[in-house]
Amino acid sequence: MPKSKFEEIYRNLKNKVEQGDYLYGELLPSENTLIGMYDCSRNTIRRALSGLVEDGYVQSIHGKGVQVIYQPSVKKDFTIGGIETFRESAQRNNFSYETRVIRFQTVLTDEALADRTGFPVGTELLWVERVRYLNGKALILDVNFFLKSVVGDLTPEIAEQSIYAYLEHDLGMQIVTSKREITVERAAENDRRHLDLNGYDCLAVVTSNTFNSDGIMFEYTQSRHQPEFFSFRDTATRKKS
Amino acid sequence: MPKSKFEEIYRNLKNKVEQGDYLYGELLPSENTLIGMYDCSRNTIRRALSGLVEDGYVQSIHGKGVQVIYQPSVKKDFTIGGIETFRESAQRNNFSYETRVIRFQTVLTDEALADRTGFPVGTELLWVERVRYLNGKALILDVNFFLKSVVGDLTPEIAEQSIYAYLEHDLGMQIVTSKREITVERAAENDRRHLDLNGYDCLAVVTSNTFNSDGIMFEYTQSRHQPEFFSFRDTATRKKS
DNA sequence: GCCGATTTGTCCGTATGTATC
DNA sequence: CGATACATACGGACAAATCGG
Repeated sequence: MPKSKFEEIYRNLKNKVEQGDYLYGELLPSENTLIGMYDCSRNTIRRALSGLVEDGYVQSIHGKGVQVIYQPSVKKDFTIGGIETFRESAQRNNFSYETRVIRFQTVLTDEALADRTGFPVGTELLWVERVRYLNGKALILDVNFFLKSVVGDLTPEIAEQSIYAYLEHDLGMQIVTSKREITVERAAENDRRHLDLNGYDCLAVVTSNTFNSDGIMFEYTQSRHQPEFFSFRDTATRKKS
Repeated sequence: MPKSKFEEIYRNLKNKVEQGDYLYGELLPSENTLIGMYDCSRNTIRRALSGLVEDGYVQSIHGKGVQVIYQPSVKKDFTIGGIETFRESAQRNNFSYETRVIRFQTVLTDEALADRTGFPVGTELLWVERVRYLNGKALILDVNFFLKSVVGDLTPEIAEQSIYAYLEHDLGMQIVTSKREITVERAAENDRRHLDLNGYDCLAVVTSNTFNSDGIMFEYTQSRHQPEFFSFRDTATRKKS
Protein backbone atom coordinates (compact mmCIF):
# COMPACT_ATOMS: atom_id res chain seq x y z
CA MET A 1 0.00 0.00 0.00
CA PRO A 2 1.36 3.31 -1.05
CA LYS A 3 2.09 6.27 1.13
CA SER A 4 0.37 9.49 0.20
CA LYS A 5 -0.89 10.50 -3.19
CA PHE A 6 1.32 13.54 -3.62
CA GLU A 7 4.35 11.47 -2.73
CA GLU A 8 3.51 8.84 -5.31
CA ILE A 9 3.23 11.53 -7.94
CA TYR A 10 6.43 13.16 -6.71
CA ARG A 11 8.35 9.90 -7.03
CA ASN A 12 6.85 9.11 -10.37
CA LEU A 13 7.79 12.47 -11.82
CA LYS A 14 11.23 12.29 -10.24
CA ASN A 15 11.86 8.94 -11.87
CA LYS A 16 10.70 10.23 -15.21
CA VAL A 17 13.10 13.13 -14.99
CA GLU A 18 15.98 10.85 -13.99
CA GLN A 19 15.20 8.45 -16.80
CA GLY A 20 15.16 11.24 -19.32
CA ASP A 21 11.46 11.22 -20.11
CA TYR A 22 11.68 14.95 -19.55
CA LEU A 23 14.98 16.50 -20.60
CA TYR A 24 17.03 19.39 -19.29
CA GLY A 25 15.55 22.65 -20.51
CA GLU A 26 12.16 21.21 -21.38
CA LEU A 27 8.92 22.08 -19.66
CA LEU A 28 6.92 19.51 -17.74
CA PRO A 29 3.29 19.03 -18.71
CA SER A 30 1.22 21.88 -17.30
CA GLU A 31 -0.42 21.51 -13.93
CA ASN A 32 -3.77 21.10 -15.60
CA THR A 33 -2.45 18.30 -17.78
CA LEU A 34 -0.90 16.60 -14.78
CA ILE A 35 -4.23 16.79 -12.98
CA GLY A 36 -5.66 14.75 -15.80
CA MET A 37 -2.73 12.34 -15.90
CA TYR A 38 -2.84 11.58 -12.20
CA ASP A 39 -6.52 12.18 -11.55
CA CYS A 40 -6.14 14.44 -8.56
CA SER A 41 -6.55 18.01 -7.45
CA ARG A 42 -4.32 20.90 -8.32
CA ASN A 43 -3.05 21.19 -4.76
CA THR A 44 -1.77 17.66 -4.86
CA ILE A 45 0.08 18.27 -8.12
CA ARG A 46 1.62 21.44 -6.76
CA ARG A 47 2.79 19.64 -3.68
CA ALA A 48 4.51 17.00 -5.74
CA LEU A 49 6.10 19.67 -7.91
CA SER A 50 7.37 21.61 -4.92
CA GLY A 51 9.25 18.48 -3.88
CA LEU A 52 11.02 18.46 -7.23
CA VAL A 53 11.84 22.14 -6.83
CA GLU A 54 13.44 21.45 -3.46
CA ASP A 55 15.51 18.70 -5.00
CA GLY A 56 16.76 21.05 -7.67
CA TYR A 57 15.14 18.96 -10.39
CA VAL A 58 12.84 21.62 -11.79
CA GLN A 59 12.19 25.32 -11.54
CA SER A 60 8.79 26.85 -12.10
CA ILE A 61 8.46 29.95 -14.20
CA HIS A 62 5.40 32.08 -13.64
CA GLY A 63 3.07 32.11 -16.62
CA LYS A 64 5.29 29.81 -18.65
CA GLY A 65 5.67 26.39 -17.13
CA VAL A 66 7.83 24.16 -15.00
CA GLN A 67 11.27 23.70 -16.47
CA VAL A 68 13.57 20.76 -15.95
CA ILE A 69 17.01 21.75 -14.65
CA TYR A 70 18.13 18.26 -13.70
CA GLN A 71 21.43 17.16 -15.14
CA PRO A 72 22.66 13.62 -14.58
CA SER A 73 25.94 13.80 -12.73
CA VAL A 74 28.86 12.36 -14.57
CA LYS A 75 31.06 11.80 -11.57
CA LYS A 76 30.06 8.92 -9.33
CA ASP A 77 31.34 10.36 -6.09
CA PHE A 78 31.04 9.20 -2.58
CA THR A 79 28.74 11.97 -1.61
CA ILE A 80 26.72 12.77 1.44
CA GLY A 81 23.57 14.79 1.27
CA GLY A 82 20.07 14.60 2.60
CA ILE A 83 20.25 12.27 5.54
CA GLU A 84 21.94 9.29 4.05
CA THR A 85 23.76 6.75 6.11
CA PHE A 86 27.29 5.55 5.54
CA ARG A 87 26.00 2.19 4.49
CA GLU A 88 23.55 3.61 1.96
CA SER A 89 26.24 5.79 0.42
CA ALA A 90 28.71 2.96 0.19
CA GLN A 91 26.22 0.61 -1.41
CA ARG A 92 25.07 3.23 -3.88
CA ASN A 93 28.65 3.62 -5.02
CA ASN A 94 29.39 -0.08 -5.03
CA PHE A 95 32.19 0.24 -2.51
CA SER A 96 33.18 -2.41 -0.05
CA TYR A 97 32.85 -1.05 3.43
CA GLU A 98 33.58 -1.91 7.00
CA THR A 99 33.12 -0.22 10.34
CA ARG A 100 35.29 -0.62 13.43
CA VAL A 101 34.21 0.57 16.83
CA ILE A 102 37.10 2.15 18.70
CA ARG A 103 35.17 3.63 21.59
CA PHE A 104 31.96 2.65 23.31
CA GLN A 105 31.30 4.09 26.73
CA THR A 106 28.79 5.95 28.82
CA VAL A 107 29.54 9.50 29.90
CA LEU A 108 27.82 12.19 31.91
CA THR A 109 27.48 15.58 30.23
CA ASP A 110 29.68 18.15 31.92
CA GLU A 111 29.89 21.85 31.11
CA ALA A 112 32.31 21.46 28.20
CA LEU A 113 30.42 18.59 26.61
CA ALA A 114 27.14 20.44 27.01
CA ASP A 115 28.60 23.42 25.21
CA ARG A 116 29.84 21.23 22.42
CA THR A 117 26.87 18.93 21.95
CA GLY A 118 23.90 21.02 22.99
CA PHE A 119 22.74 18.45 25.55
CA PRO A 120 21.99 19.78 29.03
CA VAL A 121 24.52 19.25 31.80
CA GLY A 122 24.01 16.01 33.67
CA THR A 123 22.55 14.08 30.74
CA GLU A 124 23.71 10.51 30.38
CA LEU A 125 25.17 9.90 26.93
CA LEU A 126 26.55 7.00 24.96
CA TRP A 127 29.87 7.96 23.41
CA VAL A 128 30.73 5.97 20.32
CA GLU A 129 33.67 6.40 18.00
CA ARG A 130 33.90 4.45 14.78
CA VAL A 131 36.32 4.26 11.90
CA ARG A 132 34.75 3.72 8.49
CA TYR A 133 36.68 1.86 5.85
CA LEU A 134 35.97 2.13 2.16
CA ASN A 135 37.75 -0.31 -0.11
CA GLY A 136 40.14 -0.97 2.73
CA LYS A 137 41.06 2.64 3.40
CA ALA A 138 40.19 4.37 6.67
CA LEU A 139 38.37 7.44 5.40
CA ILE A 140 35.88 8.56 8.00
CA LEU A 141 36.04 8.96 11.74
CA ASP A 142 32.58 9.16 13.28
CA VAL A 143 32.18 10.51 16.78
CA ASN A 144 28.65 10.02 18.11
CA PHE A 145 26.97 11.04 21.32
CA PHE A 146 23.55 9.43 21.78
CA LEU A 147 20.97 10.09 24.45
CA LYS A 148 21.34 7.04 26.65
CA SER A 149 17.67 7.11 27.54
CA VAL A 150 16.70 6.78 23.90
CA VAL A 151 19.15 4.35 22.34
CA GLY A 152 18.52 1.87 25.14
CA ASP A 153 20.65 -1.20 24.88
CA LEU A 154 22.69 -0.42 21.84
CA THR A 155 25.67 -2.77 21.69
CA PRO A 156 29.09 -2.50 20.02
CA GLU A 157 27.99 -5.29 17.71
CA ILE A 158 25.06 -3.23 16.49
CA ALA A 159 27.30 -0.19 16.15
CA GLU A 160 29.50 -2.14 13.76
CA GLN A 161 26.48 -2.71 11.60
CA SER A 162 24.10 0.18 11.12
CA ILE A 163 23.00 2.16 14.16
CA TYR A 164 20.32 3.88 12.13
CA ALA A 165 18.84 0.60 10.98
CA TYR A 166 18.66 -0.40 14.64
CA LEU A 167 17.00 2.84 15.64
CA GLU A 168 14.49 2.84 12.80
CA HIS A 169 13.60 -0.82 12.52
CA ASP A 170 14.15 -2.19 16.01
CA LEU A 171 13.19 0.84 18.06
CA GLY A 172 10.66 2.13 15.54
CA MET A 173 12.17 5.57 15.82
CA GLN A 174 11.89 8.07 13.02
CA ILE A 175 14.63 10.52 12.22
CA VAL A 176 13.08 13.77 11.10
CA THR A 177 15.35 16.77 11.26
CA SER A 178 19.10 17.10 11.17
CA LYS A 179 20.94 20.36 11.63
CA ARG A 180 24.36 20.24 10.09
CA GLU A 181 27.41 22.39 9.83
CA ILE A 182 30.27 21.76 7.47
CA THR A 183 33.72 23.04 8.29
CA VAL A 184 37.31 22.27 7.42
CA GLU A 185 39.65 21.51 10.28
CA ARG A 186 43.30 20.73 10.66
CA ALA A 187 43.84 17.06 11.38
CA ALA A 188 44.17 16.33 15.07
CA GLU A 189 46.26 13.65 16.72
CA ASN A 190 43.27 11.32 16.88
CA ASP A 191 42.56 11.76 13.16
CA ARG A 192 46.13 10.97 12.22
CA ARG A 193 46.15 7.86 14.33
CA HIS A 194 43.05 6.32 12.83
CA LEU A 195 42.66 7.63 9.29
CA ASP A 196 44.53 7.21 6.02
CA LEU A 197 45.01 10.88 5.39
CA ASN A 198 47.12 10.43 2.25
CA GLY A 199 49.16 13.53 2.92
CA TYR A 200 46.27 15.83 3.69
CA ASP A 201 46.62 17.89 6.83
CA CYS A 202 42.94 18.86 6.86
CA LEU A 203 39.59 17.15 7.12
CA ALA A 204 36.06 17.91 6.07
CA VAL A 205 34.03 17.89 9.25
CA VAL A 206 30.25 17.49 9.33
CA THR A 207 28.79 18.30 12.72
CA SER A 208 25.14 17.52 13.22
CA ASN A 209 22.34 17.46 15.74
CA THR A 210 19.53 15.06 14.96
CA PHE A 211 15.92 15.11 16.14
CA ASN A 212 13.44 12.24 16.15
CA SER A 213 9.70 12.35 15.59
CA ASP A 214 9.07 13.09 19.24
CA GLY A 215 10.94 16.31 18.75
CA ILE A 216 13.76 15.41 21.06
CA MET A 217 17.37 15.82 20.03
CA PHE A 218 18.87 12.42 20.59
CA GLU A 219 22.18 12.59 18.77
CA TYR A 220 25.19 14.79 18.30
CA THR A 221 27.68 13.62 15.72
CA GLN A 222 30.93 14.67 14.19
CA SER A 223 31.81 12.98 10.93
CA ARG A 224 35.44 13.62 10.08
CA HIS A 225 36.21 12.90 6.44
CA GLN A 226 39.43 12.47 4.58
CA PRO A 227 38.97 15.17 1.91
CA GLU A 228 39.47 13.00 -1.16
CA PHE A 229 36.14 11.24 -0.97
CA PHE A 230 34.12 14.00 0.55
CA SER A 231 31.52 15.85 -1.45
CA PHE A 232 28.35 17.54 -0.35
CA ARG A 233 25.61 18.57 -2.73
CA ASP A 234 22.80 20.95 -2.15
CA THR A 235 20.25 23.05 -3.96
CA ALA A 236 19.36 26.45 -2.63
CA THR A 237 16.51 28.70 -3.61
CA ARG A 238 16.61 32.37 -2.83
CA LYS A 239 13.77 33.71 -0.79
CA LYS A 240 12.85 37.30 -1.48
CA SER A 241 14.27 39.51 1.23
CA MET B 1 3.09 47.03 0.45
CA PRO B 2 3.77 43.59 1.66
CA LYS B 3 4.40 40.53 -0.45
CA SER B 4 2.14 37.59 0.13
CA LYS B 5 0.16 36.82 3.21
CA PHE B 6 1.83 33.53 4.01
CA GLU B 7 5.23 35.19 3.74
CA GLU B 8 4.25 37.94 6.14
CA ILE B 9 3.13 35.34 8.64
CA TYR B 10 6.28 33.31 8.03
CA ARG B 11 8.51 36.29 8.75
CA ASN B 12 6.51 37.32 11.76
CA LEU B 13 6.71 33.88 13.32
CA LYS B 14 10.37 33.61 12.44
CA ASN B 15 11.13 36.86 14.20
CA LYS B 16 9.19 35.76 17.23
CA VAL B 17 11.20 32.57 17.44
CA GLU B 18 14.47 34.45 17.04
CA GLN B 19 13.49 36.96 19.68
CA GLY B 20 12.62 34.23 22.11
CA ASP B 21 8.86 34.73 22.19
CA TYR B 22 8.70 31.00 21.63
CA LEU B 23 11.50 29.04 23.27
CA TYR B 24 13.37 25.90 22.33
CA GLY B 25 11.29 22.88 23.21
CA GLU B 26 8.01 24.74 23.43
CA LEU B 27 5.06 24.29 21.11
CA LEU B 28 3.82 27.07 18.87
CA PRO B 29 0.15 28.04 19.15
CA SER B 30 -1.95 25.46 17.35
CA GLU B 31 -2.87 26.01 13.72
CA ASN B 32 -6.39 26.87 14.74
CA THR B 33 -5.15 29.49 17.16
CA LEU B 34 -2.84 30.95 14.53
CA ILE B 35 -5.77 31.17 12.12
CA GLY B 36 -7.44 33.42 14.64
CA MET B 37 -4.28 35.41 15.31
CA TYR B 38 -3.61 36.13 11.67
CA ASP B 39 -7.15 36.00 10.32
CA CYS B 40 -6.48 33.68 7.44
CA SER B 41 -7.14 30.17 6.20
CA ARG B 42 -5.49 27.04 7.48
CA ASN B 43 -3.60 26.52 4.24
CA THR B 44 -1.94 29.88 4.60
CA ILE B 45 -0.85 29.09 8.13
CA ARG B 46 0.49 25.70 7.08
CA ARG B 47 2.47 27.28 4.30
CA ALA B 48 4.07 29.74 6.67
CA LEU B 49 4.89 26.93 9.07
CA SER B 50 6.44 24.79 6.36
CA GLY B 51 8.86 27.63 5.73
CA LEU B 52 9.95 27.48 9.35
CA VAL B 53 10.35 23.72 9.07
CA GLU B 54 12.63 24.14 6.07
CA ASP B 55 14.73 26.61 8.03
CA GLY B 56 15.13 24.15 10.85
CA TYR B 57 13.30 26.47 13.24
CA VAL B 58 10.46 24.15 14.12
CA GLN B 59 9.41 20.57 13.71
CA SER B 60 5.80 19.50 13.60
CA ILE B 61 4.65 16.48 15.54
CA HIS B 62 1.53 14.73 14.35
CA GLY B 63 -1.33 15.04 16.81
CA LYS B 64 0.71 17.07 19.23
CA GLY B 65 1.82 20.40 17.88
CA VAL B 66 4.64 22.31 16.27
CA GLN B 67 7.75 22.34 18.39
CA VAL B 68 10.48 24.95 18.38
CA ILE B 69 13.95 23.50 17.74
CA TYR B 70 15.67 26.80 17.07
CA GLN B 71 18.74 27.49 19.16
CA PRO B 72 20.50 30.83 18.87
CA SER B 73 24.04 30.23 17.72
CA VAL B 74 26.71 31.40 20.06
CA LYS B 75 29.49 31.55 17.53
CA LYS B 76 29.39 34.49 15.14
CA ASP B 77 30.97 32.77 12.22
CA PHE B 78 31.45 33.89 8.71
CA THR B 79 28.95 31.49 7.31
CA ILE B 80 27.47 30.92 3.93
CA GLY B 81 24.11 29.32 3.43
CA GLY B 82 21.05 30.00 1.40
CA ILE B 83 22.16 32.26 -1.39
CA GLU B 84 23.91 34.99 0.47
CA THR B 85 26.41 37.26 -1.15
CA PHE B 86 29.88 38.02 0.12
CA ARG B 87 28.83 41.53 0.94
CA GLU B 88 25.78 40.44 2.92
CA SER B 89 27.82 37.96 4.93
CA ALA B 90 30.52 40.49 5.68
CA GLN B 91 28.06 43.12 6.81
CA ARG B 92 26.15 40.67 8.95
CA ASN B 93 29.37 39.85 10.76
CA ASN B 94 30.52 43.44 11.00
CA PHE B 95 33.70 42.77 9.07
CA SER B 96 35.44 45.27 6.87
CA TYR B 97 35.64 43.91 3.39
CA GLU B 98 37.17 44.64 0.03
CA THR B 99 37.20 42.98 -3.35
CA ARG B 100 39.97 43.07 -5.94
CA VAL B 101 39.45 41.98 -9.51
CA ILE B 102 42.44 40.03 -10.78
CA ARG B 103 40.95 38.74 -14.00
CA PHE B 104 38.30 40.09 -16.33
CA GLN B 105 38.17 38.70 -19.83
CA THR B 106 35.92 37.11 -22.41
CA VAL B 107 36.43 33.48 -23.37
CA LEU B 108 34.82 30.99 -25.69
CA THR B 109 33.72 27.71 -24.16
CA ASP B 110 35.87 24.84 -25.39
CA GLU B 111 35.47 21.15 -24.61
CA ALA B 112 37.29 21.30 -21.28
CA LEU B 113 35.50 24.39 -20.07
CA ALA B 114 32.14 22.97 -21.13
CA ASP B 115 32.83 19.86 -19.10
CA ARG B 116 33.74 21.94 -16.09
CA THR B 117 31.05 24.58 -16.20
CA GLY B 118 28.11 22.85 -17.83
CA PHE B 119 27.83 25.50 -20.55
CA PRO B 120 27.64 24.21 -24.13
CA VAL B 121 30.70 24.38 -26.33
CA GLY B 122 30.97 27.64 -28.23
CA THR B 123 29.21 29.78 -25.63
CA GLU B 124 30.72 33.18 -25.01
CA LEU B 125 31.53 33.66 -21.33
CA LEU B 126 32.84 36.39 -19.11
CA TRP B 127 35.64 35.06 -16.92
CA VAL B 128 36.11 36.98 -13.69
CA GLU B 129 38.45 36.23 -10.81
CA ARG B 130 38.26 38.18 -7.61
CA VAL B 131 40.05 38.10 -4.29
CA ARG B 132 37.92 38.89 -1.26
CA TYR B 133 39.49 40.52 1.76
CA LEU B 134 37.99 40.40 5.22
CA ASN B 135 39.59 42.62 7.83
CA GLY B 136 42.57 42.94 5.53
CA LYS B 137 43.15 39.22 5.02
CA ALA B 138 42.76 37.59 1.62
CA LEU B 139 40.36 34.78 2.45
CA ILE B 140 38.32 33.93 -0.61
CA LEU B 141 39.18 33.48 -4.25
CA ASP B 142 36.10 33.68 -6.45
CA VAL B 143 36.23 32.34 -9.98
CA ASN B 144 33.12 33.24 -11.98
CA PHE B 145 32.00 32.40 -15.48
CA PHE B 146 28.97 34.41 -16.61
CA LEU B 147 26.92 34.03 -19.74
CA LYS B 148 28.09 37.00 -21.79
CA SER B 149 24.69 37.35 -23.42
CA VAL B 150 23.07 37.86 -20.03
CA VAL B 151 25.44 40.00 -17.99
CA GLY B 152 25.67 42.50 -20.82
CA ASP B 153 28.09 45.28 -20.10
CA LEU B 154 29.39 44.29 -16.72
CA THR B 155 32.54 46.23 -15.97
CA PRO B 156 35.50 45.57 -13.65
CA GLU B 157 34.32 48.52 -11.56
CA ILE B 158 30.97 46.85 -10.98
CA ALA B 159 32.69 43.56 -10.24
CA GLU B 160 34.59 45.26 -7.43
CA GLN B 161 31.29 46.23 -5.91
CA SER B 162 28.53 43.65 -5.94
CA ILE B 163 27.81 41.79 -9.15
CA TYR B 164 24.60 40.44 -7.71
CA ALA B 165 23.34 43.90 -6.86
CA TYR B 166 24.00 44.87 -10.46
CA LEU B 167 22.19 41.84 -11.82
CA GLU B 168 19.20 42.20 -9.54
CA HIS B 169 18.70 45.94 -9.38
CA ASP B 170 20.12 47.18 -12.68
CA LEU B 171 19.21 44.27 -14.92
CA GLY B 172 16.10 43.33 -12.98
CA MET B 173 17.19 39.73 -13.00
CA GLN B 174 16.07 37.35 -10.29
CA ILE B 175 18.27 34.60 -9.00
CA VAL B 176 16.14 31.59 -8.23
CA THR B 177 18.00 28.33 -7.96
CA SER B 178 21.58 27.53 -7.15
CA LYS B 179 23.05 24.05 -7.25
CA ARG B 180 26.09 23.76 -5.07
CA GLU B 181 28.74 21.25 -4.24
CA ILE B 182 31.14 21.55 -1.35
CA THR B 183 34.49 19.83 -1.50
CA VAL B 184 37.89 20.15 0.09
CA GLU B 185 40.84 20.59 -2.23
CA ARG B 186 44.57 20.91 -1.85
CA ALA B 187 45.71 24.47 -2.39
CA ALA B 188 46.86 25.12 -5.94
CA GLU B 189 49.55 27.50 -7.10
CA ASN B 190 46.94 30.17 -7.84
CA ASP B 191 45.46 29.87 -4.36
CA ARG B 192 48.84 30.23 -2.69
CA ARG B 193 49.67 33.29 -4.72
CA HIS B 194 46.55 35.22 -3.86
CA LEU B 195 45.29 34.02 -0.50
CA ASP B 196 46.51 34.26 3.09
CA LEU B 197 46.39 30.55 3.76
CA ASN B 198 47.84 30.80 7.27
CA GLY B 199 49.60 27.47 6.99
CA TYR B 200 46.66 25.51 5.63
CA ASP B 201 47.38 23.37 2.61
CA CYS B 202 43.69 22.85 1.82
CA LEU B 203 40.70 24.96 0.90
CA ALA B 204 36.96 24.65 1.21
CA VAL B 205 35.62 24.88 -2.30
CA VAL B 206 32.02 25.75 -3.14
CA THR B 207 31.16 25.08 -6.76
CA SER B 208 27.81 26.31 -7.97
CA ASN B 209 25.59 26.69 -10.98
CA THR B 210 23.01 29.44 -10.77
CA PHE B 211 19.72 29.83 -12.64
CA ASN B 212 17.67 32.97 -13.09
CA SER B 213 13.90 33.33 -13.27
CA ASP B 214 13.91 32.64 -17.00
CA GLY B 215 15.24 29.20 -16.18
CA ILE B 216 18.56 29.71 -17.87
CA MET B 217 21.82 28.87 -16.18
CA PHE B 218 23.82 32.04 -16.41
CA GLU B 219 26.64 31.49 -13.96
CA TYR B 220 29.21 28.94 -12.92
CA THR B 221 31.27 29.83 -9.89
CA GLN B 222 34.00 28.39 -7.74
CA SER B 223 34.41 30.00 -4.36
CA ARG B 224 37.69 28.95 -2.79
CA HIS B 225 37.79 29.61 0.94
CA GLN B 226 40.61 29.69 3.42
CA PRO B 227 39.30 27.08 5.91
CA GLU B 228 39.44 29.20 9.05
CA PHE B 229 36.46 31.36 8.20
CA PHE B 230 34.45 28.85 6.28
CA SER B 231 31.32 27.36 7.72
CA PHE B 232 28.25 26.06 5.97
CA ARG B 233 24.99 25.42 7.76
CA ASP B 234 22.08 23.39 6.60
CA THR B 235 18.97 21.67 7.85
CA ALA B 236 17.95 18.38 6.32
CA THR B 237 14.69 16.54 6.71
CA ARG B 238 14.49 12.88 5.94
CA LYS B 239 11.94 11.88 3.36
CA LYS B 240 10.47 8.47 3.81
CA SER B 241 12.12 6.03 1.46
C1' DG C 1 -8.18 -0.02 27.54
C1' DC C 2 -11.61 2.93 25.59
C1' DC C 3 -13.54 7.36 24.26
C1' DG C 4 -13.72 12.04 22.99
C1' DA C 5 -11.27 16.40 22.27
C1' DT C 6 -7.42 18.43 20.17
C1' DT C 7 -3.95 18.75 16.64
C1' DT C 8 -1.52 17.82 12.57
C1' DG C 9 -1.70 15.37 7.71
C1' DT C 10 -3.89 14.67 3.30
C1' DC C 11 -7.03 15.85 -0.29
C1' DC C 12 -10.54 18.15 -2.77
C1' DG C 13 -12.97 22.15 -5.15
C1' DT C 14 -13.22 26.99 -6.21
C1' DA C 15 -12.04 31.77 -6.91
C1' DT C 16 -8.94 35.42 -8.04
C1' DG C 17 -4.45 37.49 -9.25
C1' DT C 18 -0.47 37.83 -12.29
C1' DA C 19 2.93 36.69 -15.81
C1' DT C 20 3.74 34.78 -20.46
C1' DC C 21 2.75 34.28 -25.11
C1' DC D 1 -6.68 41.34 -26.38
C1' DG D 2 -7.56 36.51 -25.10
C1' DA D 3 -5.81 32.02 -23.83
C1' DT D 4 -2.69 29.59 -21.06
C1' DA D 5 -0.01 28.71 -16.94
C1' DC D 6 1.61 29.39 -12.45
C1' DA D 7 0.69 31.88 -7.57
C1' DT D 8 -2.10 32.89 -3.75
C1' DA D 9 -5.95 32.25 -0.80
C1' DC D 10 -10.20 30.39 1.01
C1' DG D 11 -13.24 26.75 2.69
C1' DG D 12 -14.51 22.12 3.79
C1' DA D 13 -13.95 17.09 4.60
C1' DC D 14 -11.88 13.12 6.53
C1' DA D 15 -7.77 10.47 8.33
C1' DA D 16 -4.29 9.71 11.80
C1' DA D 17 -1.75 10.64 16.03
C1' DT D 18 -1.71 12.37 20.79
C1' DC D 19 -3.44 13.11 25.24
C1' DG D 20 -6.32 13.22 29.30
C1' DG D 21 -10.22 11.50 31.74
